[in-house]
Formats: sequence, structure tokens, C-alpha cells
Amino acid sequence: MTKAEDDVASLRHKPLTARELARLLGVSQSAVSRAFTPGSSITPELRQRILKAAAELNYHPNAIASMLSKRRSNIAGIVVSEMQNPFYPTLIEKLSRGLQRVRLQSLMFNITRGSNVEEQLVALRQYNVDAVIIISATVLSGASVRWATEGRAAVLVNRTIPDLSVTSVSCDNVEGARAIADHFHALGRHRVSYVAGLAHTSTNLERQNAFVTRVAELGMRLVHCIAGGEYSYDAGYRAGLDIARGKDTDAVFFANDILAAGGFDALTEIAKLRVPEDIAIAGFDDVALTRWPHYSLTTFRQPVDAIVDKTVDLIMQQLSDATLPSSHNALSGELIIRHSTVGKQPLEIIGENKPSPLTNSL
Amino acid sequence: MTKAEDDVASLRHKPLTARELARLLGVSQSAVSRAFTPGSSITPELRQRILKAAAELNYHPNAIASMLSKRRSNIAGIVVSEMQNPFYPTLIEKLSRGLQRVRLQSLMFNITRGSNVEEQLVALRQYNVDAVIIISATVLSGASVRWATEGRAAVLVNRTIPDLSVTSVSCDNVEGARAIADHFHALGRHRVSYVAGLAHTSTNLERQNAFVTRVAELGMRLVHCIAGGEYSYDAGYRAGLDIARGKDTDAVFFANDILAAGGFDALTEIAKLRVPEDIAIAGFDDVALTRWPHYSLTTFRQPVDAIVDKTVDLIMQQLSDATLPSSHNALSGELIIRHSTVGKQPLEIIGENKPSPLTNSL
DNA sequence: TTGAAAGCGGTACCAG
DNA sequence: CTGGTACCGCTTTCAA
Repeated sequence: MTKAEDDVASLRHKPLTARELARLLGVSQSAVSRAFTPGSSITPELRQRILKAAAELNYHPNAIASMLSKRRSNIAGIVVSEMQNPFYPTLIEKLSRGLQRVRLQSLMFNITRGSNVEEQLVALRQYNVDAVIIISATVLSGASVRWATEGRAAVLVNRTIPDLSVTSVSCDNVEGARAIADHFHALGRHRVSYVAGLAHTSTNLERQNAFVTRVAELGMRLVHCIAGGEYSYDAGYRAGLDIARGKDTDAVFFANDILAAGGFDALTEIAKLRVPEDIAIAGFDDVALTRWPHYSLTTFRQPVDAIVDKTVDLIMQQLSDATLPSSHNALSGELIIRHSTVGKQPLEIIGENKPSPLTNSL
Repeated sequence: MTKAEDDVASLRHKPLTARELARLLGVSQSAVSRAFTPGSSITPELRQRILKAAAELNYHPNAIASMLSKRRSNIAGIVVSEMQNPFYPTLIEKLSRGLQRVRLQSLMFNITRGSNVEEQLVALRQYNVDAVIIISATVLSGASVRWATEGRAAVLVNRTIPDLSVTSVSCDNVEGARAIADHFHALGRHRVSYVAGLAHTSTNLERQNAFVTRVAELGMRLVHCIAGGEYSYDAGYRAGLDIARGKDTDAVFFANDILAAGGFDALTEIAKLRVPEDIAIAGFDDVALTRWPHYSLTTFRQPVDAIVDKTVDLIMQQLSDATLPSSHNALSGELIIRHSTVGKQPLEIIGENKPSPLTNSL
């Protein structure tokens, strides 16, 4: 009855504007604006009076209007395409928090591969986002990236595009792949294999090249270099079966943890191999499942927090200085040794979260 | 053609505005606006001329300005808090796509539990989002929800708050829990246990109550009802150990798949029980890992696509009719039977994705 | 159908 | 420090 009317009324109710608030207080509208602008010239008394009244009357400055006149949206567009890998949700969550800390809201753009990508990104331009953060490892061509980022702060996360002058932040894939090769070597393994993810992505290429190179340097034999084709459990599983069929590998590096999980299950449950006695397994990323007792997977931990901090930092820098030259930032990660390479015994000695100085320094 | 070049050059830094485009074409600015507004009164010829010029000169209407005058942001705020459970990234991705289909962008609000929640949501109001979709199963109190959603289209996804007149959409947890109890019963199991997730969430309460009730109805014995405390692998693992210690359970229902995975590993690897011979295991959600051969987990599949469609639909309805009464929508899911309850043999007969009519209809 | 003009709710510059 | 006032770029009457 009255309730329904009330609801309608409250829906229709227009929020208080700065102008009205000013009129109510007998001050100018400019004063209200200043009260909400840190560092603007206004006496503390006036500001307090206005803020107090604003709180009481439930006044909030309209961000849209502010955007229009400031030509600043305080919005960061995050372009994402593959949430399947659990590494990304975590990254995005932290990134979103990091951005909120510097007063940037995250507008998510989920793009689907295949169909016209640029069309899916027109909103990026229409909403006038201040910054663009591209997390999609794939999908976007160099041209699309340039188009989406031109004229605004932009960072590519976990991906680089060589010929493009767009700043990037990622884990040091070369360091990681080398650390794993070194670790295998230190364990006395000599017949190693590599399982690739999405072949043409920078993450995969960097890990693969660094690993293959280091393996050669150390005099180990690269038995297989399998094209997983995608970063999925299934691809890892199939690769695991291939490796088992080859019967000659004693250590495998999977391009990421999900692949490694699939490979692990195939190798242990189908091929009946013992991990790590018959074959050692390592992944990349350090997602949650690597810590599950069933897997206890040796992996290279991406420095997620550092990646987020660096990204936010670079965005802020670009925002305050549009001429900032682009840079490529590879952040150092950490080898995490677990049962899948050293078995249960040594782990007690080595410690779960610290890489052994010994194996790490090879 | 020199004119066009000039124009292109001049808009290198400042994007073209409707006013300028109008001047260039010798038409009014209103005409430009109409050209971009479907269904507005303008001759097809004029519209074509304007759209053609706009495309050539790379003109895009400024969404911010449009929001300000229309008092419509075309933005949906998605409030999220726990991306750990892989069910949510999938849901959010699909939801975001569904919203894009009706021209709503998704502004993500990641809220952290504990600290002042409302403070984290002021942006929701400042950005004038048209719709609010709350996916956080926890964290938000009824009061916060009311505050965040008042005066705008809103839907709670996968959560209900009884006394609140906010529309909700979720999987039919009661149906799911009963289906699993029935399935256990059909398998001839009589000593069942339940492992709870976050105790006070509606998802957990509904599943738990329905399961416990149905178990009693069927004359089975509820051996344990374990408080997992959270929806995590570790909690499931611990619960699995507890159940094994009790030595009396022949079928367990875990409140979600992640718990079930942890429980599975604890029961098989630590307690050395055979699944499903010694103990049958079922989860809830049907996330990707349930299909991993290692787990092959029987579960109740949430109708994600239907949830997304219904949510988008309800938002659109509310947007066009502010008086729409709130409703609680429980969508029907599907029991997915895999090895963890029936073992490898029967599966060939039953088929992987279709529940057996026999076991399902009990 | 079309153009002119008045907002939408702030910001920022200018004079006092 | 404060108030007045031109915008920001688009939508939407209101006349013509």
C-alpha cells in the first residue's frame, strides 16, 4: 500500500546536488566543490561545516558530472579474456584492490576470442577510461592493443609485445624456466621434457626458450617438447600420456600449474609412474592447487603482489606524466620446491616455502 | 580531401565532439545526437550521412556526457568478495558477457571482509550505477545490501536474505541436496555425512537443511555433520580426516566441489579408503575439477547459464519498471553422476552427463 | 523532421 | 579565501 508508493518514491527521489546543498547552507556551490577537493583553498571551518551537512543530508558528489568536467574518469579498464586459469582471478582481485587504493575503479572488459575484438572495446574509449590494463595473454593483436591504449595510461600484464611501445609488467619467465632446469639438474635428472601451453603467447615462448636453452647448457637431453596447445588440465593430461609412452623422461616442466596437474594425474594414475622417483614434475605460477597434498607441486611462484604494485605504480606515473617512456618490467619470482620433485623426505630438511640455496644457486 | 586531412590532424589529441562534427557537416548538433539514438526522428539519409562521416573521422559519442544528461550510466556494479572458489570466476565472466549483450558494462567492486564495507561501496553510489548485482555470498549484511541497492535495479545472485525485499536468483539448493540424498539412498548407502561450508551462508544452510531432512525421510543415518568453516580444499581435507576417523560413513555430501576435492584426497590418500566402494563422495556446483579423471566427482550442477540469463532479465525488467516487486528465484540444476559415487563400471551404462532416470527419480 | 537552447552536476578560472 | 560564471559533451524539450 503505502509501502509500494514509498518504494516508487524513493526510486524517483533525486539525490541532493551540490547546488542545493550550497543554497541550504547559504554558501556558494564552489565552496561545496572545494570542501570535497583535498588540498583546495578553503578554511577548515567552512569545509567542516559543509562536510557535516553533507553527511547529515546524505550528499555524495556525482562522479559522472565530475568526470565530465575534469576529463578524468578515475576508471581503469581491465581487459580480460581467460578466467579459466585460477591464476587470473587471484591476480585480478588483487589488482582491483590495488587500484581501489589509489581511487581507481575497475571496469572489466571480458573479451571473447574470435569475433571482432575492437568492437568489444569501443566501450573502453566511450567510457573515457583513464587507464587500460590488459591481462589477456592472448586474443588481442598488437594493432588492437595499440588502438585500445592510445592516448591513455596503459600496462600489459603478464604479456609482452615486442614491437609495441606499451609498458608491460610480468614475471621473469626466463629466470623461472632456468631455475627449474637448474633444479632438475641438481636433482641429477638428465632426460627432461617440456610441455607448452598456448604456443604463440609470450609467456609460453619465454619459458620454453629459456628452458630449452638452459637444458642444453647443462648438458641434459630434451626428450620431448610437447605442444599442449592450451593451458588446461586436459592438455596436460594428454601430454602426460605422451611422455609416459616415450618412456624416457625423468623430469618434466609444464608451462603452468594447471597443465602440470593434468600431467601429474596422467603420469601417476594411468602410466603408474611414481613421482618423483620415476619422474619429477614442475609447474609454473604457484596457484592454490600446487599446495594440495595430492599434488604438492614444485613450481615457480609468480610475484603477484609485486606485479600488482608495479602495475599500479606505473599507471600512476603515466597518469601524472604522459610523456613517460614505455618500459618492460620482468619481476623476480621464487622457486617453490615441493614433493613432486624431491619427494617427502628431503622436504622436511629443505623447508616448504624456501628454495634450497643449494639447488637454487646452480 | 585536404579538409579531411586537416580534420584528422586536428583531432589527434582531443577527441572529436558532436558539436564539431555537426559544424563540419553543416548540420545541428542535435542531428548528430539523433543519428546515434535508435528510433529518434531523423531521416534515414541524414542519419547515414552523419554516421558515415562519424566513422571516417573516428567520432564516438562520449559516454560520460551521455550519462550525465540521461541520468543513466549503463553500468552495472558487480559486488564480489570471494574469487577463490572457481565457480565464481566462471559465473562472473558469463554474467559480464550477458550484461554486455544488453549494453551494460560491468564495474567490479571487490570488497574485503572485515573493514568497513559500506565505505568500500560509496563508489557504487557515486558512479550512479544503474544496477547492482551482488555475488558475494558472505560479507554483506542485510543493512549494507539495502544501502547499496536502494533506488536502483538489484539482484542478489546465489544468496538470499530472507527479510529483505531484494530480488534474488540462485540454484535450487534444496532440490540439489535432496537429489544427492536420493542418489546415496538409491546406491544403498545408509550411513551418510555432511560437510558444511561457511556455516551461516544461505547456500550452506539450504543445502544442509534439505540434505539432513531428506536423509531422515529416507531412513538413513546421519553419522557426521561437520562444520567445514569455509569453502576450501583444506577444510574439506580436514573434514575428510574426521570422517575417516569416525569409520562409519559410507557416503559424504560436501557443500561444494572444492571441499569435496579436499575430502576426496584425504579419504583416499591418507585414510586409504576406496571411492566409491568404501565411501561415496558428492559435491556441489560442477566446477571444472569435477571432470578431472583423478576426481571424477558426482555433483549437482548449478545452472550457470540460466542463472545469468535470469539475472540479466530481471535487471532489465526492473530498469524498465521500477515498481516491479522483488522475487526469489530458485533455478533447477542437474545431478551429474560420475565415478566418485558409482565407480567406473556403471558409468559406461549411465552415460557421463545424463543422470540416470532410475537414480534420479527415487 | 530539424535547429536552438536549456539543462545534467560538477570543475576551475577570475575577480574581489 | 570566497563567490560568480563560463564550460565539459550530450540529451531533450520547444518552436519553426
